[in-house]
Amino acid sequence: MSTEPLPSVPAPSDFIRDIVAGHVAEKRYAKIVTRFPPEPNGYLHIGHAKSICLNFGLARENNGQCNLRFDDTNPVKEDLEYVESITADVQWLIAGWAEHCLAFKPKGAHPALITSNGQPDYYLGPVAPTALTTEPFFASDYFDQLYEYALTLIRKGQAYVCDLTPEDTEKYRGAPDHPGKDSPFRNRSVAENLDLFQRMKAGEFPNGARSLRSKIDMTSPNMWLRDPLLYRIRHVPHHHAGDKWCIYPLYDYAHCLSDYLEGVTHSVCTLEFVDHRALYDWVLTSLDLPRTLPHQYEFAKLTPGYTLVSKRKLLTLVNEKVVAGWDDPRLPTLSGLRRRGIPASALRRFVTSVGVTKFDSLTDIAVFEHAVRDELNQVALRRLAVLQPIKLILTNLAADEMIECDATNNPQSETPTTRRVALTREVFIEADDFAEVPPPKFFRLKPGGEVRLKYACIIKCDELVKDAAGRITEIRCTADLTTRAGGANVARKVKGTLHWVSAATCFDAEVRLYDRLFTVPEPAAEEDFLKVINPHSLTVVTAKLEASLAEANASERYQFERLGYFSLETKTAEPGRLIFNRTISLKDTWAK
RNA sequence: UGCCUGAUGGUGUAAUGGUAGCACAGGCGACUUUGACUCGCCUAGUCAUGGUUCGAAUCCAUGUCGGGCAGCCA
Repeated sequence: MSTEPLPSVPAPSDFIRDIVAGHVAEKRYAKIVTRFPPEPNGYLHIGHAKSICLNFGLARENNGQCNLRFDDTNPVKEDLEYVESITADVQWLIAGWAEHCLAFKPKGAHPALITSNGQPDYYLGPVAPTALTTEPFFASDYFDQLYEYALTLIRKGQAYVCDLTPEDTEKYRGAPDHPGKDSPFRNRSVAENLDLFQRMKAGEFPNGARSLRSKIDMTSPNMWLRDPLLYRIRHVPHHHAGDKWCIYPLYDYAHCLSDYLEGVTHSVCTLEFVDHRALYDWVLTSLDLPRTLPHQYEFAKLTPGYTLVSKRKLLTLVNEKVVAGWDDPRLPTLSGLRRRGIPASALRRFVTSVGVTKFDSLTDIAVFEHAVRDELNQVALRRLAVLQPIKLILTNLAADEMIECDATNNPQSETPTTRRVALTREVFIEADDFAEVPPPKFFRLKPGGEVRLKYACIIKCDELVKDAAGRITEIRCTADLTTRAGGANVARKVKGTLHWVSAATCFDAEVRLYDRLFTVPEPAAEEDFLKVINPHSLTVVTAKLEASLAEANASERYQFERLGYFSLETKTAEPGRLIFNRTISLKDTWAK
């Protein structure tokens, strides 16, 4: 498949790239290191694509690296299924573009204790490029080091074991508009804290009985500085770390340190973490770490119209069987988009085109559709297919006559190639392309009218054959063979050109037509998003396809002329029975 | 009555004290053996009020409106 989009895309520019460029100019870091840190508790979606392209783009444009790291600190919500799908989706999205920046680590590797700037320091060190013996990074691989760091914090008097119940912890925290108050356990001795924390780790206490808390400021106007929890007790096995642990670190504690361990320089996340940045910095600076610290930068996440980007809501759609699974082609999941036939390059172009800012916006889905059409227009093979067939007889052709016509495979190609399509007495055209009583400016086929059958010749509609109910069963026309390519009257112009297939050589195949899943631009703002589902998001038809499509292959993209872009469905197709998914329709300015 | 953060055409995004530009969408037209593509033209914007300045989208003040923050989720 194609890799780089044909026209060279100008290097994107945004406030984060500007910050990094400044750091590069002043040589602040030896190498720019970013990371994409999903929690393996759901499938990646189009919103993640923006983050992936930003993080990998930063690495790519600065000869740096980007780590795929699973933020797997909450085993009760996570699953191996998700680490596998996420890994595959990331690799698909960056293939041919930034795969050389994707850093994996040797399988099973953990950070080792080394000496940095004369101080003991855990550091994962330079990572190997992707190979058979490598794997993504996992925050859970740092649990030992994180535990050691927690001990350090306790010894420095900056963390304590708290016996408050979850409910009381919440009460003591106060609210945004009034301060919290100190936990009665806040001033335990270092020795007692050390003892209790070690016993937490040893499994002596039940879930929720105690927690390890940072000692910051219960009156801070920033809620995240009111002694946030560092560790909680969870007697559950972990999908990656096994059953070694019954205490698990929380995001704010694990994330900054994971960044540090991996040598991340720029930790880019979305706007809801702005308030957490103070905590990110507090953990890192409290530990007196010897190496350069990572910094967090925030941008607005992507919210495309007419769809949903929330793992929780997407999960609901899957569980409620509104869609057929995480990779349903109607979903904005990366696996759904891929199955639908969206090229990764189009996705990259789209997320790049919307920019990176700190403004919460609703992105017009038309921008996405434009990127997809633009990309597909370059690469798609043109084919003839009829979705809603109606029979048309060329009365001046003999029943066994077969006229070979040259059809262009891709007019966008610099050196277009052709294939043969057969014109026969009996053909199918699109039912929409004929109107007995045409609306104004209708330049398709009508009684007495003329159109060109693409790649063939001009035909004239002579008469209609109807059934008892008055429905048209057959359109009878005369073909003017002198208007064929090479004929005396090729140059003759008619207003309309139709796609068609020969009834003698075409074959039937299932075609799945997808439309937007929701009827409103912002389903997430709805009280109940299940009530604004588009009932027509999937239409299945049996189409008539030109013979050459029998050799269609899954890596190719097709344009069924005048209809849209299609690709082969691989997941649910049975051998010998082709199914096509419509990726997207062609733009239609003839709005009825 | 807290803290953080933001506001530029319909949508998204540039302009970093010096001509408000680009893309998408929309409209009109040209071209067309895809009502696609391509091309041309057009519509339409600096949240408000003050201030600083020769000059403000940009700096300052105040206000308005929006988003986020009270998980032992990330």
